[in-house]
Amino acid sequence: MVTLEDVAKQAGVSLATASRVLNGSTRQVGATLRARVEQAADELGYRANIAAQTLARGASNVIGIVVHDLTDPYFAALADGAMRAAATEGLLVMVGTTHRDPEQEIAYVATLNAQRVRAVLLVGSRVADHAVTGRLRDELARYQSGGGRAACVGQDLLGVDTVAPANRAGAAELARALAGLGHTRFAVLAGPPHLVTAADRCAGFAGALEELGLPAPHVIHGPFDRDGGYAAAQQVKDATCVFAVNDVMAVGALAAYRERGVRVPEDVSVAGFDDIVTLRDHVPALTTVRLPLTDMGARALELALGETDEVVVEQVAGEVVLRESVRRMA
Amino acid sequence: MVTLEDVAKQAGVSLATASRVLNGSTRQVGATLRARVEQAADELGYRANIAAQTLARGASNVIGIVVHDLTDPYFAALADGAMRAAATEGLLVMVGTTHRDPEQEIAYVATLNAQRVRAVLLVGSRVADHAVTGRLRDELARYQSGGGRAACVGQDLLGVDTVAPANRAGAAELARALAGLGHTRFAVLAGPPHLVTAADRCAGFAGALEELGLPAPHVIHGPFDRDGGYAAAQQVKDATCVFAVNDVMAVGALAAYRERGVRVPEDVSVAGFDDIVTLRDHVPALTTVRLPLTDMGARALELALGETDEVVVEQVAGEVVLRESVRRMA
DNA sequence: GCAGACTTGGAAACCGCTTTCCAGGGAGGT
DNA sequence: ACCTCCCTGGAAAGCGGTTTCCAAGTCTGC
Repeated sequence: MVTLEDVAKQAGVSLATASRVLNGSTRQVGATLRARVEQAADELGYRANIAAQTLARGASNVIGIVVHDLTDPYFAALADGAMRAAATEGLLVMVGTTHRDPEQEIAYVATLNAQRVRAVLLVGSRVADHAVTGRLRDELARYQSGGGRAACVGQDLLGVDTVAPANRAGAAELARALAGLGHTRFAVLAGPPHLVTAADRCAGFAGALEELGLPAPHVIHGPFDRDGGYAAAQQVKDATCVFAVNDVMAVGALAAYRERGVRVPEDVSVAGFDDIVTLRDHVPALTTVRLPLTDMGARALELALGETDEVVVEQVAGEVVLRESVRRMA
Repeated sequence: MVTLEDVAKQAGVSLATASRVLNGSTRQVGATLRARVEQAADELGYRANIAAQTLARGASNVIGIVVHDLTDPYFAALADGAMRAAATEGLLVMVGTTHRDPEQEIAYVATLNAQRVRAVLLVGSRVADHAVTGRLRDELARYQSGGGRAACVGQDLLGVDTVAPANRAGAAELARALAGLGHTRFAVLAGPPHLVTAADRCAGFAGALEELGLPAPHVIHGPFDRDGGYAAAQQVKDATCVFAVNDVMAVGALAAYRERGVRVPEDVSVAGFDDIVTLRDHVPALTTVRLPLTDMGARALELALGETDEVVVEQVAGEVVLRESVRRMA
């Protein structure tokens, strides 16, 4: 490997001068030497050793993003937003996927801390497990006490800057919209009870129904993914409208209905949550609550990088989007 | 930040001993001292500085993956496969997205080289630009000459280990299958001419038709994404079967037809390529050529990490999957 | 023409950790 | 009891940069 010393030697200058020329410094270097160094670096094919730079500078230009599952378009969109924002800041991105294992999440924070990354983004729902959340908080606190910055997309449970989708409010608004179409008997494909995002959406939905004086929905728990929606839909009985707490579950539910010959929306209405872009061509088009995922990811990075020391929590409103997967009741 | 020296001091041992205890060494440390060090590290909340480790060890435990677009499920699946494989090896992953800019790709290789990552994975189609490919090769060669390992998913154009989907063969087989259903007038939504993947699929398809003695397809170029498929589909005239060179384009085409009231497959048959998992619930179900994307990603990482110095090129066969988006001609 | 303010280049300390090389001590063999 | 040999712990030399501190040279203004 070519080192800076090789370059300096070849250019006939000191290490210091070579460093100043090549790796951005406030100090000026004369045109002659500057040219000599640049030419030497070019001839030798010099690439700075970032590990060494990080060590010497005490700060890296890498950020870490931790998501549950990259193949889930929800996380892909969020991660993409954050990565675009990172790119404009000249930051590199390390991505970790936990596959929904909270222990993995904690482990990643520790690892990213060890990497001395500039910022850590925790993307995805918190879990309702006090112990595990506590340990994650501890790990984050340790990271932050060493100068690290952190932000979260999800719930404000970690004591760090947070971009919090208005899950309750969005679901409530969706419930009112669906009730406004004349539906009265609802089912909720509620996902796992311990996932705060799922629980919030379920609660917001049920709460709004109660306020409207409508019967409580039939709540069915299950995994938070496509297959979870598929399975849960099988258990729905006697509802005219089914709310899946996220879009991919809704797609699973639609698949289940299609297979059973149940027509959507004629026989049953289905709604989701998130408004996943890659699902926009789904048939029937999915009624959902739109979240600006890309922006949220970018915003989370901004918050993490922000100078302010106080913890910022930003609510992000969802927008109900009625599409053909729901129908107006006669 | 707590350093190893702090830990050593607190434990009353030397730096060397602390290092041996905490950061995996071949050397044994006595039980007493070991316990003292571990306790000190725990009390202080020590996290090794990986930049320093990387520098001292001369090798990092990070790999880099460069993809075009993470929100495209094709890349997400590939990246996911690679990341799972990396996780089992205890490697961290840096992900870069080029948004289809070849210059970005080159820049990433340079950056990842600077990071001294263990391996670089270049995921995605090569471009038919000799100059740009040459510069990428140079950059890769420089990286490899410094001990870096690299692999590519796509075409064997870079002189590194490659996982090469059998685009031509797969498209040809698809063409034969569709011809077998009685189709004779074809259109190809061919993507951009300079994208080798797109061009290969198009050529394979057209070649098979020619061998069968069928008329050449109507080839329409355009972007390689959903909107490209949507736009290209508008220009198709007088074909009973449309082959979009990837699934997301096919979905765009389906959307275009749906809007125009053209029924698929009754009025026109549509096929794609890749068999994107998240599209499995699409209506109508998409006829396509299945590629084992997750495995391919994992395999690419294996190849990159493999000890062998000779360049390995692995062909991956695609499997034609006929689904409801195509029909048999009367 | 000269003091003082700037500018530019270099020497060397330092960032935090790994690892080689030594030294001391205990175990085993005779 | 004595001598290897092996094992364990510590000192110190890097790893490849950055940056502080000096020294020398260049300008400027009077």
